[in-house]
Amino acid sequence: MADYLPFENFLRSVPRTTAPTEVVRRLETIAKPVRVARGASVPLESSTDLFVFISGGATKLIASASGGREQIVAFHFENDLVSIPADTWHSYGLSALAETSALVFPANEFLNIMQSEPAFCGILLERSLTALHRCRDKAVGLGRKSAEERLASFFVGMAERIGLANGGGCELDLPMSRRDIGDSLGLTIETISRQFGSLREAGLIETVGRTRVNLFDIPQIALRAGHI
Amino acid sequence: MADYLPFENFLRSVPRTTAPTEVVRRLETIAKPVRVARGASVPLESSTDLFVFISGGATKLIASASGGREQIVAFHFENDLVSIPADTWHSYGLSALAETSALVFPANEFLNIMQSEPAFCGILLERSLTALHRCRDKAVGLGRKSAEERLASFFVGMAERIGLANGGGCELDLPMSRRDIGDSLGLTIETISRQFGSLREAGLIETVGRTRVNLFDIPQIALRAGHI
DNA sequence: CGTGCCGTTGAAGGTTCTCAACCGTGGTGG
DNA sequence: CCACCACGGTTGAGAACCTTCAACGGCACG
Repeated sequence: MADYLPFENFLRSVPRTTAPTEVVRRLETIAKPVRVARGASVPLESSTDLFVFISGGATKLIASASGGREQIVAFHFENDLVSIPADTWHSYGLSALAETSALVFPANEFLNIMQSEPAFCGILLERSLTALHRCRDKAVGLGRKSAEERLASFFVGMAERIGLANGGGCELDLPMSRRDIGDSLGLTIETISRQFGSLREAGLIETVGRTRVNLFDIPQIALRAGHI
Repeated sequence: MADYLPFENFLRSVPRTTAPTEVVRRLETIAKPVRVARGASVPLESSTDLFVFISGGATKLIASASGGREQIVAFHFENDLVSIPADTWHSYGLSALAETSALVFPANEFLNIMQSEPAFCGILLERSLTALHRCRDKAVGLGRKSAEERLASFFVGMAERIGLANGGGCELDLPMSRRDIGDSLGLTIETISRQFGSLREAGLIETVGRTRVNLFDIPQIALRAGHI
């Protein structure tokens, strides 16, 4: 995580366009930089909507239901922007999978400022829609797919986002534990482990240590993901 | 469905603010009005991203996975704006639950025009974020909740959106079939039926005919929904 | 080198699915 | 107006998939 200037990073990645210094200054005023250790939670005031820019590292967005059940709603990596609503039906939290640096914005002020620059607003919209479409695909998986299909989908998605292409395959260095994967796919850690084994036996993946996964044939894995 | 001027309706409901006539004219140019019978699908060109404004009626947004499995990703009612991505992992379709009139916009041009008015853009953003947060809550339900909790959540959500408050309870006139509810909650129609029965026996709901559901005690139902 | 957490593997149990038959409602045609 | 038909919904029994509970293994850290 070579990241010592989160706000610079934010400007480079989110607005992606030059803006009046006045707007930039106002954004900087409301940005609260935080640095979170692996396993710790990004400090959020849960009574108000927030935006969090992930400047470096990796995070999981967790929703808590009753009975201590946790569902990971999304993973977010470097340069992602996360929208976090105030608690309603479920309570949301953002946890670091690795040492993470981030900027926390109050949603109201953030949106007001961003809206004053049309280009900013458009980019924000684009990112929100991407998040929405990802969330829908996740919903399809959670609602209608078998354990094997869910894990295969997970691999394909992660390959797109944080994979290092390698011929027809891909090398993945997963920052999340098996439990996290389970909490994301709506499965238990044991089921995840068994499906890892099943894909390994099928010769589609190889695991090295706890974090490294080599995907040998992404099209073949996508075939097992139950996509159209 | 008292709706004979979809575009007027759109202007009243989405931008919610006066705009230069030039912008309005450009929007009208790209809006394709459609009228869809109950059970039919809104005609979409699946090769490009779209926005659909529901001027009147009720719809389900369906995602198809392999093997003919369908997951309803969201229900949309009067004055809702739906974002529909081009087919990627899953193929999306929008079906009418009742006679529906709608406006179909190509996403690219729609976003370009909307971005030229900061106020429009802000409202669009707000709606996208609402959709995202709803989708996340749905994901929690699909990933981590029992059949009873899912149906209770469904009732609470529908009560908020299309219910007629009635003392501590609410009258619901559901436009969707048991199959639709099942496809939305990731359950089979038989399980839905059994959970209806279970809530009925518990004295929390009453069903009249096929579509009317009376919720007697929403707080009590919310308690069974597994919310925090 | 020891310890603790994470991951793996096995067996038993539960919730939901599948398959099947039945019922009731609403709509249609005689 | 009534009878019939078709569809949507209900109910029951058995099977499947995943979970739960439990024990073991192994890598990474102190």
